[in-house]
Amino acid sequence: MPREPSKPRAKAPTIKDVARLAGVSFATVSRVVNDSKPVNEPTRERVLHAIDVLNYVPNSLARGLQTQESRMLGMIMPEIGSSGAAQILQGAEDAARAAGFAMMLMNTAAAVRRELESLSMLLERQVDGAIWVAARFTPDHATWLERHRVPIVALAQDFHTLGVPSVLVDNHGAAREATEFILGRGHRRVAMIAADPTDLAVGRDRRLGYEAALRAQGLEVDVELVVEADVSSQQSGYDAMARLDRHAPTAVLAASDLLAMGAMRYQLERGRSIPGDVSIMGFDDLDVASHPAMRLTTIAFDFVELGALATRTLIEAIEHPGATAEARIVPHRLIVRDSVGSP
Amino acid sequence: MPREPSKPRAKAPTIKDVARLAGVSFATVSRVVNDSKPVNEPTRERVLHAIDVLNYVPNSLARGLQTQESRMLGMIMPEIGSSGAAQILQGAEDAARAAGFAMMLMNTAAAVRRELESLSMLLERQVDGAIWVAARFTPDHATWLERHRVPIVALAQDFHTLGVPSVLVDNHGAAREATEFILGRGHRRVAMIAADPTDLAVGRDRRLGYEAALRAQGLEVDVELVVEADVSSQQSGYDAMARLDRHAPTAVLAASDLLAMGAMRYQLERGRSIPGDVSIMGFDDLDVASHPAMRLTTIAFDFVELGALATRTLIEAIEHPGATAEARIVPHRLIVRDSVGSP
DNA sequence: TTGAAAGCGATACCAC
DNA sequence: GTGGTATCGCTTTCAA
Repeated sequence: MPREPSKPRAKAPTIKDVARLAGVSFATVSRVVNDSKPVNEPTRERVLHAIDVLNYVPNSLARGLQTQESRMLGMIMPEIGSSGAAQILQGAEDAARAAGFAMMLMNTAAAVRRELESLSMLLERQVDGAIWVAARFTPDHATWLERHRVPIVALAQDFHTLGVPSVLVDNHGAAREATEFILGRGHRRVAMIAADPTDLAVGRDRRLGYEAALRAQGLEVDVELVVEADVSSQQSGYDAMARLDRHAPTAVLAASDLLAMGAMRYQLERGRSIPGDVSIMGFDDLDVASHPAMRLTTIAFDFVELGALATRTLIEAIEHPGATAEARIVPHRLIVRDSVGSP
Repeated sequence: MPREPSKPRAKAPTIKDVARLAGVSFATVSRVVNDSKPVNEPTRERVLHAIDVLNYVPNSLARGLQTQESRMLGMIMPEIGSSGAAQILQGAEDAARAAGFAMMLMNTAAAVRRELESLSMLLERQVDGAIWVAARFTPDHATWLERHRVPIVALAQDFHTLGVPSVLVDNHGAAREATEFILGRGHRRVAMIAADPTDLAVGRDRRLGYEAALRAQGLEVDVELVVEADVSSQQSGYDAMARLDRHAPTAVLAASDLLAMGAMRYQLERGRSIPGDVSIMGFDDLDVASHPAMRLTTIAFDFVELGALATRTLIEAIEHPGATAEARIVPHRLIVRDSVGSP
């Protein structure tokens, strides 16, 4: 049933068209559409019929203008190409839909400038609130938030002391547990491939958790055993492992599975076996981590739940503007596979 | 700078507030905001200043009501948890933003019912058009499209003969090339782990491409060498390989990298080597395909470009409602690694 | 139970 | 150049 390319898009029918066809006032149509006030059964039938005949779809923009709420939420992410991001999105969109909200997406490519720009685009479009997957918090952010008071929840970073409800995972605890697990296998020279420390969650907290675990065992933190890398690049993990190699760690904790994979590649290419010659552990539990050729021991986070909880938290914040901001933690899980052994 | 939780969200300033503060009519404010008509420099300054003082952000919903365009696009996807989906999204959102559009996302969990429901939600919110990542085309879809004439472009499926502009990859050609590559290594017993044939693109076309290549070499298509599986499940690939095993193919073409990984796992667990004992090839070029432990030979698609092209096509369709629908192909690439060898 | 009318925040046309 | 006003599609009093 090919559409006629010639026929231009017909103007969509409005509430008035429905009213005319049903022979009622358009206020009545509004009532049946929204179930807001009782309407006589015969009248309602006529209206419903007219709606069906005309394929009437209410204009929620016009409704929003009147009600001052758009039933739209915004999601601001520094990157959306990865599967972690995609899962957060999935959880968030699902929860939003369940509550009758639609989700607008903005990718900021991790640029502060674009982040604020996105926030403004969302504001222009009158979203009722936004989820903000932030890596950094700058004075510009503070100013913006101060000037435009929109309900916002932070995802993956803890800004609750700044008045921004936050949904996140316990990076410090997870890193500590990971390190303890490695130490428990008897390792003493445990290196870390860490992330950018200005990234408070993945960068700073995971590193601090690692250090805390070492100290708790009475071990010193050897700065030569900690190198920095780009969490979202496998190659960066490879390079980091290369730098670490001359210090001969018996185990390495990488701040992400991607980094761990890179490190693993470095070792495999040199004919070393894992965990025979060196143990490797990561974070994220990517799909591939379970592959028989990898069997990566790692920490799993429930990204879908993270997104869903962020949405629910945002909706609460929208509905209860007075509430004080708090931080909510989504639990993680240590997944034991075969990439960590004894030294 | 903590936000006061006590202070309720202040009503956002409107164009009238700006006009009052600047001492001009609100029509003039509209002119400076949109650069639509010349405005005296001193007046413009005053308006701009008032905008800044009040933190005025124009209400694009109200604007859309008047102009009959929302500058919002919709994206309907059967699933958004995978990295392929995420990349499509990234490309699409980027292109949309570049053209001044925002993107609304709806995940349908591959249910026709939710698909139509999503389409309606988008329509209610007055999107100017939508990208539809469809797996199936049912009579319900046809009816819907017929009743609600919104600009739509199909992604990943070819519906251009139905009047729906389509952006896709050449699945038939890709599968054919993949199969030819395998045959070129000397294989004669090439199995295929195919996808659901009602999925026209991934299911049907890839299988047909595989068969075409065999026939072109004068080989018969052995139905026992073709099994069906769920493209997005590694386990399903594992199970499919198990079923295939007793027919002892020397090579297997899987309809996705995920399936290929599952098949690989099956073989590795039995102590077989790849490509020593059996060759395996996939589609998608997932991140992991390049991992040293995998080195999967596969077909790569540019998902980001696919998303971007879909957006550009949609915007064209919005701007030129008369144009006839066509299909646009995003090229693929065969990536040779080490998982395919000689029998 | 139903209708008339005001108003949400903006654009655009018509005067001046 | 600038101001006044009708209008977009809808919700929501206020009367009837």
